[in-house]
Amino acid sequence: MLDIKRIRQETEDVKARVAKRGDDASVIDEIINLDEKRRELIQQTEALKSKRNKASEEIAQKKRNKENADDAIQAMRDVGEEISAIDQQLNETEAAFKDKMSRVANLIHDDVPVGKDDTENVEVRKTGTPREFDFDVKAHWDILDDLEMADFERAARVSGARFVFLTGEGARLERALMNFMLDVHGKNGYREMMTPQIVKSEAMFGTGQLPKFEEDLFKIDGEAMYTIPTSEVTLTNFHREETLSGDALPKKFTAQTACFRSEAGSAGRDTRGLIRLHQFNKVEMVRIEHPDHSWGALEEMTEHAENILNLLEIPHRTVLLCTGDIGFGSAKTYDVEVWLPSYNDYKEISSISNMTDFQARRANIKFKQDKDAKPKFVHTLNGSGLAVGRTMAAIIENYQNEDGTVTVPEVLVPYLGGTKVLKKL
RNA sequence: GGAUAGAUGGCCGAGUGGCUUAAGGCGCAUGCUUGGAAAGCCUGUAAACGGUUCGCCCGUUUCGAGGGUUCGAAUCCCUCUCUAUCCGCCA
Repeated sequence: MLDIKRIRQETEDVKARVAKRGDDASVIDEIINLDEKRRELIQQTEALKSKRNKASEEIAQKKRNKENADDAIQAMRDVGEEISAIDQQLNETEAAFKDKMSRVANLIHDDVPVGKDDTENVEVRKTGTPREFDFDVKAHWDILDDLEMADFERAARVSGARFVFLTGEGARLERALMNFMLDVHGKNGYREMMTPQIVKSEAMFGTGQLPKFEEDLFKIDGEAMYTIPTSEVTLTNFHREETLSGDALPKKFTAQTACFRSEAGSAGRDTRGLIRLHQFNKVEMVRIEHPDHSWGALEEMTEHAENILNLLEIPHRTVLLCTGDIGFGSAKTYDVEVWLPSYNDYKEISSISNMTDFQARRANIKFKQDKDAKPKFVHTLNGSGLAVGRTMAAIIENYQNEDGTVTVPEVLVPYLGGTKVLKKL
């Protein structure tokens, strides 16, 4: 949610930033109009209410003195009706205003490059060199199948397309990765959390999935509840409706949860393997920051995400998303992309965003710098650290051997009980 | 799922239609007192929205949420949510 005061005062700048994303800026004019109407109605109804309050006091006074107040009561009857008529108009105007407001994306930061889609993202760093294979590389889904580490066919029978059973060494590797990632983030000061994976619609509104992106979510039938598409939702909403003390900031959280995505509109893309599923595990990082420190925090979090791939020794690069590819609630986003030999390309494995005060306004998360300070909205940031399934795919493809086995990255060996090579058991 | 009791300011807690601009207490802050402190006393103590000659000013709203009755609702009525306890079920 944007700040209406900023829309009023810097209308042209706001419109320019909306247009830069490729969104229709005329919605800002509609918002301004609704805001003016709304304020006019507020003034009308408040003037009448003020009058009513004064009259009520006089009526009370007369009653106490046992005087007749019938005339005053009669006079107020019409005022009451007038108030409810204006209030009804006001409610309608305010509902329209809020609906429009809640569908405007966050204002992009000046650093964000202008571009139409992901082909115009800007590479900022590249780490490691893709390995030269002297044999034919296999895609991770073939290796998973050969080593009996995953079963897509049976998953399709049980749950449908885009689900997977991880089996044997596959399940163990997934668990090892989650533990490894949580341990690394824990050492970096992120508090480990286990969160709900089903939430109320208010929480989804708070982080910006609702009302605009309902089709991307799975909804619980008959309930106003949804499965989370990322633990960003639960971790960010953890402090919803709260005013934190300034010295409690920053709050740093990490959690592993399942993530559920309907993947509406992605038919035909990444149809094989672990890349695009309806359900996958992800380790997430979320930070609640003082507004003065959020940009530095974004850089730090991006390094924390990259750090996992550095430790796993997998080639990767970091790109700055352009205006055409950046998410709804974000002001600036880095994607970390991992090298996948089967794609012969880098593939997104983490997305790290500074949402500025956009989610804080929706979820009403504030802080007070000190006791007497006025409450202000915090900044929220989130980033994957990392998508576990995609990390497994990257390990399997980058560490595959000619004999069909997979070497375990050194840092993971302790997490796999000493197993150094994954093979068919 | 069933039954009962609740939901009031940072916290505790009073309040069954106008004398509550929410009593009282705790906590917190300023000051007085003191060599300093404790105790005591004084004063103050929310948020959102709107207006604004922008002043520490004015107005409106907020007693779980939403409707309703009324000239007027923390208070009466309806619906819902949540919490606690007990029963049932269950990992």
